[in-house]
Amino acid sequence: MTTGFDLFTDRAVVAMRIDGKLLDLAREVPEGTTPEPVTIDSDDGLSILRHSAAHVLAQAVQKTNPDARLGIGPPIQDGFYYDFDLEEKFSPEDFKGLQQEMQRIIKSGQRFVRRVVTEEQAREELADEPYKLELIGLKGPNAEKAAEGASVEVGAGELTIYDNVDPKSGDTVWKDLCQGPHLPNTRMIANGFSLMRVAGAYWRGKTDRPQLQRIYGTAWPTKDELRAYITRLEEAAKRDHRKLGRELDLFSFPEEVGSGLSLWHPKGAVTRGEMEQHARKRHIERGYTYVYTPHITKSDLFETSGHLQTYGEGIWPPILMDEERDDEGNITKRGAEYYLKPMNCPMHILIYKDRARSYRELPLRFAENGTVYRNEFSGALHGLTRVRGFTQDDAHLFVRPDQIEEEVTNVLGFVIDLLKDFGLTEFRLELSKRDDEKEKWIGDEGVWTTATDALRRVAQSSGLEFVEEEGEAAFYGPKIDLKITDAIGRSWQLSTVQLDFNLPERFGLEYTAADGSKQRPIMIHRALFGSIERFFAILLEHYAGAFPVWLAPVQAVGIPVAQDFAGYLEDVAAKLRMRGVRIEVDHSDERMQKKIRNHTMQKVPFQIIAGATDVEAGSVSFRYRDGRQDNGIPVDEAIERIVEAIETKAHV
RNA sequence: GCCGCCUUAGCUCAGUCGGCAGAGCGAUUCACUCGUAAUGAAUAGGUCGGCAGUUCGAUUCUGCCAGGCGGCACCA
Repeated sequence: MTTGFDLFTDRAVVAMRIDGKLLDLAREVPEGTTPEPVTIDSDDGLSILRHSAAHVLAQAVQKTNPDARLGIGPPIQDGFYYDFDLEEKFSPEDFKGLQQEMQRIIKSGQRFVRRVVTEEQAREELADEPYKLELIGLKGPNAEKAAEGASVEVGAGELTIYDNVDPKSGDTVWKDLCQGPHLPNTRMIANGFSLMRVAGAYWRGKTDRPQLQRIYGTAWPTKDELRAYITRLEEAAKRDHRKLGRELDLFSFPEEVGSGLSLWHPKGAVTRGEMEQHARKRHIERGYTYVYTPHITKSDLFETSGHLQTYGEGIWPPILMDEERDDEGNITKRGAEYYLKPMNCPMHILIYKDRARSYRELPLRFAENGTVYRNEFSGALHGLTRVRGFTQDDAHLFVRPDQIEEEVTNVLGFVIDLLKDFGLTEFRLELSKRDDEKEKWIGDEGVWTTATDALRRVAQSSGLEFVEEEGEAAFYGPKIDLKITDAIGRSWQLSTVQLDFNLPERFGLEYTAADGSKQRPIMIHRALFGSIERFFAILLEHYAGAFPVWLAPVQAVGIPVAQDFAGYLEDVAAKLRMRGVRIEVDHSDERMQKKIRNHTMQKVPFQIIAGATDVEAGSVSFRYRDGRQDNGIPVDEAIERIVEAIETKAHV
């Protein structure tokens, strides 16, 4: 018999692929097949490494905590986790001991040995592992639905147990229900792993099930790659918008105001204002009309829209108005309940509905930077990206069915143009389609089909990378989402274009067609930034705080070499202000070097320095954030260069 | 919301095995007037997140609450 070990002697090969299936190297290679090698640094190889590391973690946990019961332990992006049920709580202090135990297991060079078992056998061997028994009961086609990651334990095929065998004694020292494949032995995990954090996680992802303790780890083929990963995390932490927001004095979340409610300081507000004004200008160019609506409304609107019924727990509790009671407390006058608005659309719909509409008016495009309030779970809040009060750059387009394709094409082109203005360059589209198995959708099947087809054509002709997602659509219509990749390769979902057949129906929207008949318009909900606050946070992280000049809160700062030259710089600054440049002159009692350091750390794009030499020559000297300098630039030219950098949205 | 951890000066963080707290940066003042990432000195600044409890005594121990962080769940 031939095994993978016979075919692949390179130590970097950790598994093989036959007919698309990943197999242990110890498996027999069937006659007439040509296995492909899977190396440890490939995507599949890394997953195998990480999955094996998860097993080693579980073994170490059960060695040090024999009462720990096993959940699941799959590989994930950059690492792995394993869930445990254990009375005592893990803390990061336990990691040192666990890592030492893992190191001991790794060094002992245990082999991962696959063994096919019957269901009875598995149940008997794993009698003390209630969660594994539950998974055995779910094996087969249900496995993937059991929980994200559960298919690594039980898949569609036969049940298997992996024995960890000590190479010296030949004894099985530990075992786990698992589909594999695994590394040939634990030694290949080497030094490239680290435990990262511990967290709670619901068993099989449901809040009504027990909460297990999840230990996250990372694992890499070499120690250098582990170090590089840790460095990457540190770099990401440096550009965390919450940290930059404080350091650059952009915004804050005072406890006195409430969780998830942001205050915008002058510098943050300047940048945000630039963003809003730019977007506003572009919207008007594209035929949008701005509207304004209140932040609070009677309950009727959100009952009609269905939001109150569907998203009730995310809506802030009502404010009761105008209720009157007699001395016994009986209601003598019924009050009205008002809600903070969680959505802008019903208000825009009422603007549409305020008078009869003709087919000639469509498409109508109502835009608003509408601030909405949602009662997010406290644990969901995160900086500016998940808040309880935020502003959508929201627009609602009312179109005839025959206008869908053209309008969505327009919107998509618009989205991309606008995001490019902000310096984003990598885009991907995602078309979310109806889930045919779910009955819960509204609207005529034919409309769904034509709308989905229209969206697909638009997506395809955009030339962007594009995927279709089955069953991800809202119940009221298909949608296209746009994702961007930021400067350090992270992906963010920003814009969304959603077709809605539901709200026009619920609100009884109509227009009069050319033949005099009443027709129902289709609504397109679209947001480009999504949430202005969140988009600000994404840009802040994308640029690590060093905005392009047009967005920088302070675009230039004058630094006199000594106090005597401050007046000269004030003259230059006055001229720049006349050209709309945001400039300050630093009159603080610091040495020039210190000022340069301060403003560099504040990420000011242009530092304008002048001393005796420049004053005599009628020039100034530029210093940029990255340390470059341009000396002796005549004042007029300096002004032009700064103005041009702003106008061209340059990043200096 | 759930699990775990955290909360000390404006910021970043030490510290007190229970005896009313400290650094760096920042702020203020003074001296210095300087050519490309930190001049020096002095001063001010804290009911140690809040409320209870234990104790002769609580910033330190316990409980509850609030806020934050990491996940889970949620995300119109």
